[in-house]
Amino acid sequence: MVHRHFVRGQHIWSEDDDADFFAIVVSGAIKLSKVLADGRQQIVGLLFPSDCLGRTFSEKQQTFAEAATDVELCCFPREKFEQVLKQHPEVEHALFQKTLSDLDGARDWMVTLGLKTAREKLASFLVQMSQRSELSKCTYPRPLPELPTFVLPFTRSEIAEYLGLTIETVSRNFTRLRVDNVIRLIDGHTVEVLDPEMLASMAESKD
Amino acid sequence: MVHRHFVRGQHIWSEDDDADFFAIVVSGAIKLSKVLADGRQQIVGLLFPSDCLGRTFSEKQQTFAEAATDVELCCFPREKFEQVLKQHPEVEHALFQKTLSDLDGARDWMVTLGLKTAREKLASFLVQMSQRSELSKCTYPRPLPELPTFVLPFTRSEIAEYLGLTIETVSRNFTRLRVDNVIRLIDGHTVEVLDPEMLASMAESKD
DNA sequence: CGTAGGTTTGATACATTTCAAAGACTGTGG
DNA sequence: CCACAGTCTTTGAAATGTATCAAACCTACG
Repeated sequence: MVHRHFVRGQHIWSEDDDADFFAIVVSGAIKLSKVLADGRQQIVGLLFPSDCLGRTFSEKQQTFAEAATDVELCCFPREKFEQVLKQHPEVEHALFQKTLSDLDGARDWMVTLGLKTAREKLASFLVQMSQRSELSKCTYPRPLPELPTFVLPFTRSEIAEYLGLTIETVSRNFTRLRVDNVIRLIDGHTVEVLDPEMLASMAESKD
Repeated sequence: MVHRHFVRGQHIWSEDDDADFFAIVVSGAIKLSKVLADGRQQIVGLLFPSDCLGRTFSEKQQTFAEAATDVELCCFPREKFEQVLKQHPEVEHALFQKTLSDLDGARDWMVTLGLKTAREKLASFLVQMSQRSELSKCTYPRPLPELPTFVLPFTRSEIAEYLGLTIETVSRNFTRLRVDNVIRLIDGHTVEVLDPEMLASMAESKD
């Protein structure tokens, strides 16, 4: 078990690398993506601290993993980790449960990709990121007096790849949310949610 | 362990039912979908014979399951099945592997939903269905002399819900594939693939 | 034979993409 | 500390693909 660092933009592994480790994210954010032959790219998952990276019992990783920020990982050699899973079914059980919730997350995101408008997609993304950031703040689950504020560790281009949109459309919809006083951009990557209820309702409704 | 039948269109369970069984599909096809408050619906998975239905270790099912054709299931009471999993880690291991491949499938479909055009989406769907049907024919994996032919057990409306399109767009693209001599529609639901290579390339390329 | 559900086709509207350019931010070297 | 280059972001105008609205056409079934 060893700590490893990756800098922003660094490839952690590509689709057919046989990555020889399994890791837990300690800090930073990682993009999981798939690339089509003509270069179009879709981000299929985002990993944050406490998330797991790597496919056990398979040489191929199926996805391309890249550090979206500087990243710190806690890595286990894959074969060792698989032995642990075999010897401790309760660990494999826990990993199985985590995979099931990943599957739920993927299916929820399919809904967003398949039938939501650009504004709904961006709102859904911001809600998701806001929830993530609240979690990581380790406060009591009761609402704080302050408005939710968080840093997006992604460029407009990465957000676009996640939402299945172009960067222009993402930018235009940031502007719309801003002029409608739903969010405030402290800087391009720091978002303050002025109206959380409105944002949440925009994530699921066309009008 | 008991066999159960469902007729086409019958609800197997809805999102917050606490379904008390885990099942293996024996025959037929099942749609897993999610519904938004305003009625928009996205199909997030299709189940065919040998696929598993049901969420272990959770009361909630997270998705809405409906029989797309008449369906025959082999059902296990959920609690009994969970006991089996606890006592036989190798069974849970196998289920875990299946869940991992479901997750891969979901991520592949996210690519289709997120960045493909309508024609690419339909071509991807037909390729997927063609592969499924070849599998179920239990022939040697070598190509048969005949052209791949299969029955789509879905309406245009269901295909549209799966692809994140409208039924009109699905229909227009069926027509395009037909006039381009890539497929032949024997009847509205039986497809003969005249040019499998062209279909496969259309699934991943805009032109 | 007639009806109902599903499918195809057509015309128009609209959202998002594409193409293009201006503006802002970040980091580097003078 | 400022100037500059490079990258990222925003904004604008036009093009395009898909959705929407509407009607005709099948097909299966009673």
